[in-house]
Amino acid sequence: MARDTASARPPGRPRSSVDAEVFSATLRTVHELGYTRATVDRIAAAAGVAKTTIYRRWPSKGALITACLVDAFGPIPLEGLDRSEIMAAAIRYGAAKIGEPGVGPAFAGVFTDAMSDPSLRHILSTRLQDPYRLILQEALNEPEHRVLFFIDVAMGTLLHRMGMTGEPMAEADVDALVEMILRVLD
Amino acid sequence: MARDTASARPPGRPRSSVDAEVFSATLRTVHELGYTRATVDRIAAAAGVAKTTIYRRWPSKGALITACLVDAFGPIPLEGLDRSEIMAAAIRYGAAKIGEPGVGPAFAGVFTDAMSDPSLRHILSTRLQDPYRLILQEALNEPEHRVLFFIDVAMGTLLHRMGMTGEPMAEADVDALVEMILRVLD
DNA sequence: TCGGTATCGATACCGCCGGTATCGAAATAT
DNA sequence: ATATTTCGATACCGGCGGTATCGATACCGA
Repeated sequence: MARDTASARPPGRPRSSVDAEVFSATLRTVHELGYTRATVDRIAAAAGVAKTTIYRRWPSKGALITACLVDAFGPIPLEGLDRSEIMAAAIRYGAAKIGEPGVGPAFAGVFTDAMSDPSLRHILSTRLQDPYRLILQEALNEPEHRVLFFIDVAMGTLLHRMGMTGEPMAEADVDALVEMILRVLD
Repeated sequence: MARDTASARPPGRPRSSVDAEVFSATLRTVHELGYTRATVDRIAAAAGVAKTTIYRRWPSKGALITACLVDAFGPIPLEGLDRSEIMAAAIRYGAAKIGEPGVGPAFAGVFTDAMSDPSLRHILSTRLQDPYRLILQEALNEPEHRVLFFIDVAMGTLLHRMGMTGEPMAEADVDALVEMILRVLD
């Protein structure tokens, strides 16, 4: 048979498993200092890792933050829910994640960079948004453009509130957001 | 009577009226290069002005961009409209402004900086958001927290779309946004 | 046991950016 | 003419994203 080139471990010293440490240090640093002052040097120091190690794994600060967000959000638990419950759970899940320390500023920061950096925008769109878009398309049996609209409304609203007030949206307003979107969904 | 200290012209060389030139150059530069690469040096050069002149009038890059946005948005025309029309006109006005060259990236950029800079957040909230909030509170006869919620939804959605796609929201989706909010308003 | 290979931390470096300081020239009021 | 203030120009500082280099280290295969 042909050799299994994909699973063959490459030669040389293997990478140490510090991704989780780096992600944790990234959110911690962004939470404490904000996106701009969370420099790669500081993140590396907080993770107990050299800056070169970070740049060996992620091509830019924006890509690092995006990967960190993908790791932070993770999969949505949506088992055994009907249409309305799925939508409501997804929105509340997003609200809770954005409220976690550092996630909001990290999101907004990578967002700004993406607005004038097509390559970063591509990473952000495909790595972070698309997985949720596809899951919701399937779970809700809705066309792509409608799911994209719902994501814009939910995430945009939550991020705008955090940008203006510096704090995550209060529960009562999240309830209103859920109710508003559910009224359009059905 | 007490002298009119406010209207008395101060001594010395008066300021040259270059604010409009600076604002125009700011949006032009942000549109061409994005928020991060739109440096104060480049903006000053594009406006035909020295960098020191800019820092004499605005305390930071974020404050400059915010002032530029306040100037770009300006007053909403809302005369002779009923409740639903006022809300719809305000949303479409925001969508149109965010679609103008440079406005979207400038907004997102100052947004990111504001998320971890309380003083800039205060400027952004009071100078840009509050005027519209007050006008809408009066025109719609709605409490503050509801108007703030509507602003979060409308502006957040429009900005999120632009951040993910790099382009302003299409007209059909703006229609859907208006319809969704109107359904909650009444 | 011994090369080959790739990652590791440490360090130095580059270009650029936000912001400040300084200076002589120019513009106003008195 | 003098006082006052802004103007453009220039130089400067600290810090940041990103790159290059280097010896040390960890794994693999022979």
